[in-house]
Amino acid sequence: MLSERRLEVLRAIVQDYVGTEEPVGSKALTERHQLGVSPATVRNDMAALEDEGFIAQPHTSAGRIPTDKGYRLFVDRLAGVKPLSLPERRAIQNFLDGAVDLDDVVGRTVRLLAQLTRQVAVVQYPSLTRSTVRHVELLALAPARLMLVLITDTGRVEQRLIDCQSPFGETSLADLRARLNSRVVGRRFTDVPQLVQDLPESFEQDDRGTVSTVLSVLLETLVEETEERLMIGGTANLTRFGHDFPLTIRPVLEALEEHVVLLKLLGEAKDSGMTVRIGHENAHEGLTSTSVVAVGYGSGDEAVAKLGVVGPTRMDYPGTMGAVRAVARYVGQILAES
Amino acid sequence: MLSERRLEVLRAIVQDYVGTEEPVGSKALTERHQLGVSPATVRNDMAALEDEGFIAQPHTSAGRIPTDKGYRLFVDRLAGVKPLSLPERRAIQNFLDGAVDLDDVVGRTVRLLAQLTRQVAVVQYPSLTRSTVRHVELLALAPARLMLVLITDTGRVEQRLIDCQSPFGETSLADLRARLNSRVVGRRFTDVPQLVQDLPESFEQDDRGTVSTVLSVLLETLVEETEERLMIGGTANLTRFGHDFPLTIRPVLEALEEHVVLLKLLGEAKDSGMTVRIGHENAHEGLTSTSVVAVGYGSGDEAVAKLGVVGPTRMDYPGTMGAVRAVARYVGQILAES
DNA sequence: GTCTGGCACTCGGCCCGTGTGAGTGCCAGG
DNA sequence: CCTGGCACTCACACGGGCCGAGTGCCAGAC
Repeated sequence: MLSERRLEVLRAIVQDYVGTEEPVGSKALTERHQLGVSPATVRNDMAALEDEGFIAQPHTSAGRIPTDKGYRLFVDRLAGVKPLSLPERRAIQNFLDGAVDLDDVVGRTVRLLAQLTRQVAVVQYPSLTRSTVRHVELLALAPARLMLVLITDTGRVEQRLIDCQSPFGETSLADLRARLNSRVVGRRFTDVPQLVQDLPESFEQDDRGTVSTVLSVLLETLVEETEERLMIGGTANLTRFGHDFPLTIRPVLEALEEHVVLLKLLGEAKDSGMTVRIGHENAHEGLTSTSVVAVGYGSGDEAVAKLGVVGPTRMDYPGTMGAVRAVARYVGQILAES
Repeated sequence: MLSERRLEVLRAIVQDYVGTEEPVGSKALTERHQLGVSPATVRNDMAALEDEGFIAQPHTSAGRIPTDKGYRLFVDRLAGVKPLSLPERRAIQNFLDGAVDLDDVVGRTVRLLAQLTRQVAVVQYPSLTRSTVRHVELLALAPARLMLVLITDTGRVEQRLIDCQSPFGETSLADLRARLNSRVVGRRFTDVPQLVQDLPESFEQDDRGTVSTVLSVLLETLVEETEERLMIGGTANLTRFGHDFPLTIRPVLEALEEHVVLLKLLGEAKDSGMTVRIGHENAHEGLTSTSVVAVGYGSGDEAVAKLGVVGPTRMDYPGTMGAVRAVARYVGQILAES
């Protein structure tokens, strides 16, 4: 195993490299950190760290830079989460408190996160699967045309058009609306299917077809629309990425446009606690030179969605993690209040 | 005035520069275009064009590149709109036909436009001001808490929570819902205020307060939510921008994130016909080295929103304009059908 | 008058050789 | 096990020289 000092050297290398963006050498290291040993000793340690694959040289006889594996060790064992300062937390709360609806909450969150971390922020809309039903509304737009509106406890609204085979009377409609609501309001989406299963039976023969159609559309909405939406922001921060621009940034921008990819990425993050994926740990090809810091957030104790940032592997992990965690907490609070 | 040949020279310069991204000289011009004159003559013409401010040299004794004014002339007098090929139009229609709802239409449009033009696409959601009301729904979430849902003919849904001073009975609610709908369904947003003006009077004294509240929220929604949304895509195409990357691309990315800026930009475009803003004609600072091609689209003969692309001033104007116009037409058709 | 070929001039970009400095590995001695 | 010393290696910056595309101008042809 690596000695305590060697870990200390690795930590110093990561910190310096994150700050300067330049390969760090043994001499500079001893000057900037009180390691209590000479450059020569550090060199030996560096050689050992390189053998283990934690650091690498861009070219012979230049300084060292951390590898993905090095960052991994740094995040896991050498760094904590840096809490935000009081003013920062105040600012977060103030900013988020001004939100008027769900879109606004998500929009503000994304901007906030981008600004705090100076990186690309990704915020997933609260997922439908884990939310509960606040209200289901059925409207007759035409004799044989209905609109289904689903309202969730997170404030999201989904609507669907339904073409019925046969006209559906106003009384039947009111009836269905009432029964549907009495059964599903306040229930979780996942419980809905079995709760409405037997509904058609209680209707007149003529109406059963339409009722079934409505129910299947409702269930479809619940399931299909689990396909979640997300918002991204702070792409301008990509310009701080590196020097070899076009090649680095292009695949990242492409990946960011593929919301499916991002959703998968967030989906892979742990439900609780923070997940940090570094460089090649990200499955997606365009993101192998980026790191993703993600965390779940929710109105209660359970996470309803995730948010995070995407940045260069060379990022300030403690600071980023602190910001991500803090923002997630406050967003959770805001959602709980509304 | 400039002679016919000089205009021809300008056209050739623009075309070559757009193709090669490199300053174009007199010799190369005569080789690539049948101008029927010698390089020396072209040089004289170029000198004249430069005097008039249509072209410029990046540095002494390099080729010429068009100025904003040069592009302006090119767009206004020298270039037409290049129609898309039949396969291209087919592809557009097929791609857009698969859309399932408004979000999907806008999403597909933005991707399509980005792909066709290989630039950044911007699509504004159909505006509320010009649409008509398809349905207004009122739900009682709690005795003194209502939800107002507004559905437009473009498929958009807006919801608002309303806290009432006093409880509002189910019958009054149904009454209000019915009267509201009979008055405003199918009407334009702008007409709604005067149509509902006298509604409170026809209600019991007790309910008037609540009715007024509901109406004011409705009107607020109509007016305030004129603040339009938009979707952008194809930002990865920014990497094809130029060589002096970070400096050019950063302000553009920032501007693109400011949806307000983009909405203003689109708002400045003419309602009918295509608008091309070149370089410094764009008020926003970050976009002075870009051109914006925008056009209105709509389900009927009138435009309900706008779409367009943002790209480097050095862009293929005829092709871009052709793509933008074609996409706008097909989106209009799709919206009219649904 | 207009176009053309010729000519001298300019200047950015490329190639190349050199010098410098940061960094390395290794080794002998404390 | 740590340290100072030493020889070695490269990336990179600097400067000079060459090249070539491009220009402006001018005298002569049509």
